[in-house]
Amino acid sequence: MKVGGDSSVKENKESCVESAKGKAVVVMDTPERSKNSQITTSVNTFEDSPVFNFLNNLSPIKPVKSIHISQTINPLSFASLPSVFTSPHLNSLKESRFLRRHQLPDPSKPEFASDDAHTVDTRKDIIHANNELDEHQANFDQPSSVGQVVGEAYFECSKLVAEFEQSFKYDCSSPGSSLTPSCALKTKHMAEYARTSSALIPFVEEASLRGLFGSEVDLDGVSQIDQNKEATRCEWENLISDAPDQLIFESPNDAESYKNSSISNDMQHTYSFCEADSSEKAEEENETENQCTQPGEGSELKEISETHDIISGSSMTIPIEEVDNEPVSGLYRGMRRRCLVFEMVGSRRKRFDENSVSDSSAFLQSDVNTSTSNEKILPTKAGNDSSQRSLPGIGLHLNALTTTPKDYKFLKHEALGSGRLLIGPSPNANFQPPTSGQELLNNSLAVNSERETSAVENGILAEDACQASGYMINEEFNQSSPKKKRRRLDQAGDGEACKRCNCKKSKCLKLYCECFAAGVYCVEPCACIDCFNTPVHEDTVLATRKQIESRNPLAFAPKVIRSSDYLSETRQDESSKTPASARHKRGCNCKKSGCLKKYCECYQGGVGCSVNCRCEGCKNAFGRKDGTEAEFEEDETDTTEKGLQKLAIQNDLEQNPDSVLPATPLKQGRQTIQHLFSSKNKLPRPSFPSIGSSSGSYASHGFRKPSFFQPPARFDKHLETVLEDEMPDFLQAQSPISCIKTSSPNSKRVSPPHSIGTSPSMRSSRKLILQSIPAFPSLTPNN
DNA sequence: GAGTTTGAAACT
DNA sequence: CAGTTTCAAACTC
Repeated sequence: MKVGGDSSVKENKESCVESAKGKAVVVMDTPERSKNSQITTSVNTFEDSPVFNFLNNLSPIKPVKSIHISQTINPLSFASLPSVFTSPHLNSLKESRFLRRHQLPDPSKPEFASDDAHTVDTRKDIIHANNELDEHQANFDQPSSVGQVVGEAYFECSKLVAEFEQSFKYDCSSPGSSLTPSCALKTKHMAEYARTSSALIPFVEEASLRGLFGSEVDLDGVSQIDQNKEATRCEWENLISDAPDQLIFESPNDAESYKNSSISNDMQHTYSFCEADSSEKAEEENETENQCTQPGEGSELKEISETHDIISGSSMTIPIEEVDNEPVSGLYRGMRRRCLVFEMVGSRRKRFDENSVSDSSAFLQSDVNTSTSNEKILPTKAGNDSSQRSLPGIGLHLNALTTTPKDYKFLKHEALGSGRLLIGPSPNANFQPPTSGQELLNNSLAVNSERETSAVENGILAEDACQASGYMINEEFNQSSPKKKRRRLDQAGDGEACKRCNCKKSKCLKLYCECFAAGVYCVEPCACIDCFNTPVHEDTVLATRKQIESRNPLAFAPKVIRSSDYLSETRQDESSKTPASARHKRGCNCKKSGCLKKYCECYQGGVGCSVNCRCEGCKNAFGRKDGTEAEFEEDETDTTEKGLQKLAIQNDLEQNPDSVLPATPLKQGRQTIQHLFSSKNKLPRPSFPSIGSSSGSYASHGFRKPSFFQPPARFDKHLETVLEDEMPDFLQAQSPISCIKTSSPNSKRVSPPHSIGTSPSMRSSRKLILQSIPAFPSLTPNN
């Protein structure tokens, strides 16, 4: 008994400590606590008592606890708790706390599969532990402060647990309701605790408190509970508030998905605690592995939150788009490596970045122009993409992964010159002058995704994640011959993610250059001559980009626009169908290839030819211009830039005329283009596509479906860019809801993805980004 | 690896 | 807007 009890006690203690820590933050200053602190102080005197020693012996934690308790009790102590727990163990606990919470919330985990069960068990454990404690104390016959402390700790723990449990329940139900029940539970809990403790040890536990405070003890306990409740509530509210936001951003479908995911109450908790870096890392890693299919897990939530942040940022930033004018932003915009973009999203997650995040978001947006905004907007929709979910990690993830690793490599190889590495990774990086690619890299790496770095460091390149990874690897190996590399890469499916060029005359400053066109700096693998598409020549690159954009705002926009269906569905069908949803903005002009070779951009993009195409003898396997694949044409018209623009305009006018405009204030495009949206959307893309859109889309969409990708190597890129309905994106950007509506034709596509909820955070973020990317330029006139 | 084909991009 | 040129990828051998 004792042994078992001890173990249980330890666990409880740990949980208590953790919970206490968690609470500490929230509860800090309650007067009651101050009282407790006093008590605890007195208790501390007992530390030297044999009982205390015994307890200490029982579990290493105890010593800490004693401290902890005092601290816990004392509001101030709470704050200081962390410092107090010098022992690694404590630290671990501390860290684990977040993790645990994450985990707890995580429905996926078997442990918490059933919250109720878990809660019940927990309670039992707690009670049991308390009893055991009491017993121990009783045995010693010495009412020790320690015992009290322990008891309190347990008590708090139990409270916390109860709260947690309740909170979980509540999460499911409603916050408001939760309050009462939680109180009842707590009360109950306390009562039980009091009973056991008081009966056995008058002094110990509450008894001590009572002795000191008399009747107040109960009150205190209650108050504490209340406080706890409040704290919980606060978290809850926060969560809720966040959740709604997320939900809002996302399409209704997403919301549903979110609910589903959240159904496991844990999610919220997870969400709330997502902040913990370590936990995030772990989760992210898991996510990568697990991928999106999983119901929204903590990670997803995190991502969602991030997305949310991004979105919000985007919304904020959207107006900022003008910033594009800034050379820097523009440069980065164009120059960022695709993969990096995603990372940015990930980086945003980290609160560190928060500052940067907002900035970054704005930054990105600015850089990306509308694209960023679009991304943000898109996310709502994008998040929905089921497909993305399915691919969860792949899309953005891949990009990120690929980029990072590459970056590493690149760094090694090239000095700065090949800014590819870093250019774009993180918004922060963007802000920072790309001068030192390494720095950018570092930042990006650090900020971006721990996972990536971790993955890289660990050498873990998830296959899933990566096609890209394989891709990169291939690249590295293949460096000798760029062409071959390209091919391999393309074959891998990630053509764009890791583009390489072989430019000889264009200096990589024209759209001929794939890297430049993708908004990425040339990297080592490139065999280009006289390359100016490097961080070193940022100014030149930026200027060139602007020039090109001035000519054609959509020049850097994704060529292929994808419908949401595509994503979510996965049209498992075959590659042929999948493309249907997506279309090439301008359409191809093939005359000899029959649209059956990569010469054809449509084919390359894995999309069917559309009305916009002027191809001759179209035999596009993804859909012929003539409409062989019915899906296309309808969509096609829409998907085409013109069509998209029209749709967007119509939608905007109908639904959110106002929103649209504000949402996409773009620089050039806007000015030139009457319809700001389209232009904006398009404009931003340039950066996006390169950034992550492409990768993200891949992952989400096509990549998953091997069938698709197989045919067109670039397809990935296009997909990425295409992602979802362009129109909707724009609209969405302005207002999530509107977005959905606007996308109406594709609405179903959009909604399903709720990827955010279901898909891991990364995915969601990715999705969003991707979507945003796709946000087509379509609105803008073809120019 | 070299050469050809192809079609987009750029230019007029 | 159409025609031509330039360019680099895609493709073939």
